[in-house]
Amino acid sequence: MIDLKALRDDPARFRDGCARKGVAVDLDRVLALDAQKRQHQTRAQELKAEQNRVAKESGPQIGRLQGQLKSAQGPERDRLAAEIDALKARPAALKAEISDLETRVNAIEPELAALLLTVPQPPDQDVPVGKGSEDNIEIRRWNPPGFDSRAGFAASRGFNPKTHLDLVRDLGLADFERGVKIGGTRHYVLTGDGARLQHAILRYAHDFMVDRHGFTPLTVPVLVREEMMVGTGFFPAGREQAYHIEEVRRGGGYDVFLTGTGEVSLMGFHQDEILDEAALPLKYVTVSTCFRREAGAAGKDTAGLYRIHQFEKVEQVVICRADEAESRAWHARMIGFVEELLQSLGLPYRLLQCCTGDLGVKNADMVDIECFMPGRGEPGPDGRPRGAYGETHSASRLYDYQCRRLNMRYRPGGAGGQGPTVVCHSLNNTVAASPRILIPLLEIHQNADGSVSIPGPLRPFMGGRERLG
RNA sequence: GGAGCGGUGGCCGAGUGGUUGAAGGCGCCGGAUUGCUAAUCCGGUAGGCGGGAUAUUUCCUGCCUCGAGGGUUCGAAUCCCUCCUGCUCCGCCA
Repeated sequence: MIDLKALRDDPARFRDGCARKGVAVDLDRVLALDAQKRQHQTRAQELKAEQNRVAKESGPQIGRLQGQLKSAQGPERDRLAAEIDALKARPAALKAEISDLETRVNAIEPELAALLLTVPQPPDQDVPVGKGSEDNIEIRRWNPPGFDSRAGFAASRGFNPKTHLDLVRDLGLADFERGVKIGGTRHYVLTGDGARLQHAILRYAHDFMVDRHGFTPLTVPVLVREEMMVGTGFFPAGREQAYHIEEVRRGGGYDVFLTGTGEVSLMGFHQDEILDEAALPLKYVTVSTCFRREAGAAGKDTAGLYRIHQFEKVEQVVICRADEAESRAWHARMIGFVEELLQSLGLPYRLLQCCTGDLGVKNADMVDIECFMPGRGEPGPDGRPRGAYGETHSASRLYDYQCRRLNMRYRPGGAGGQGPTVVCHSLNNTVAASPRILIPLLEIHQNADGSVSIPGPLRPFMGGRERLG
């Protein structure tokens, strides 16, 4: 959520942000509602102050007179009762007008709040303007020694690659038919070494963040309340992407939603808290099951392990002080962690600077990381896939947009320090998402004999084996 | 699922209708004292939202908030209702 005061001070900045993100939000309506609300609120407050003043005077008097009333008799008693009634009537006269104004404020509030949630965070000025993913800009790419993603797999390795679908079938690593039988479309079952390989990559990625980079591991709920989805910025925009468990319809107190990323619970962990500045930055990592409806993606990436409804993901978040330079530095660092991880696994990748149209409402900046997948992409003249990069990671920089929604603040000047609280900054990035990451892992490390070499870092989690098949 | 007890400021914890937005403690900040440190003493220290002044530093002022929302009342942290939530016991169970 944006800062309403910032919008009042500089509407042009937010209009420009909407334009660059290609989002249509009626900011004039927001400003108008805000102005009306404050006008009514101010008036109501003035009257309320008057009422309080009157009540403060008459309250103790009433108490005193009522005490006298108990022991009074005859005409004295009547006189006291009348005096009490007169005192009681004074603040009551203001009540109707106040309540009328409050009704008006209450009528404005829901629309204002709902609208405010849809106002996007303006993209940073150094984010290239564009409409969608087609306008994203490659920052750099990395290849392991002896591999050239531009030339392609065959040129680099001397044989034609199988796709991950072939490898998975030939090595018995996944069962799609039965997955669909059990869970429906876009479901799968990892079998045998496939299941084991997934555990290996998740465990490696998790330990990598904890042991090498000092992140605190958390296990988190994947079934969360709506407030968490709103607070983290996934709702209302992404409501259609989340599975919705309608507990209220069954007599429960509230509905819950399945999270599409561990980010939701990692960020929600400190919702409504005033954090100790000395504890910042908070660095959390989790491995969680992620659920996505993939609404609107019908017919897209229907085959294989690329786009499915349920997967496992190691996710990293950082919550830091409200400082742009610090935010930017963490963003770079969090991307660096992933580069280090991918390089240790020998997976070619590239970094993409996402353009303004691809950021989503909550991000000021986003960098995607794509791994090279030899079995992906349009077929070449020989009918085989040319190989293509596919998104495996996404690193977001949100400033205070998410933490404002979550009401996560800290007090500058240390614990118990003076001065106003400040909304924290937050960032997040994938560490590894599986089974999607298995696609490049299998395809890149396949051998001419149909086997797949296991990268060194994963071997401890695979019983020490060096290859599959 | 049944029964009971709770939810108060950064933290702990008093408070059952009228100067209580809230005792006390911890923590923290400022000051005093102490030849360092510890200890001691004094003072300060909730958040949100408005309005005004002003050197973008800061000051003044009002309203709201004692889990959330509604109600009773002239007046609610305190009484009533609903919901959320924590703990304990029983039942069931991975």
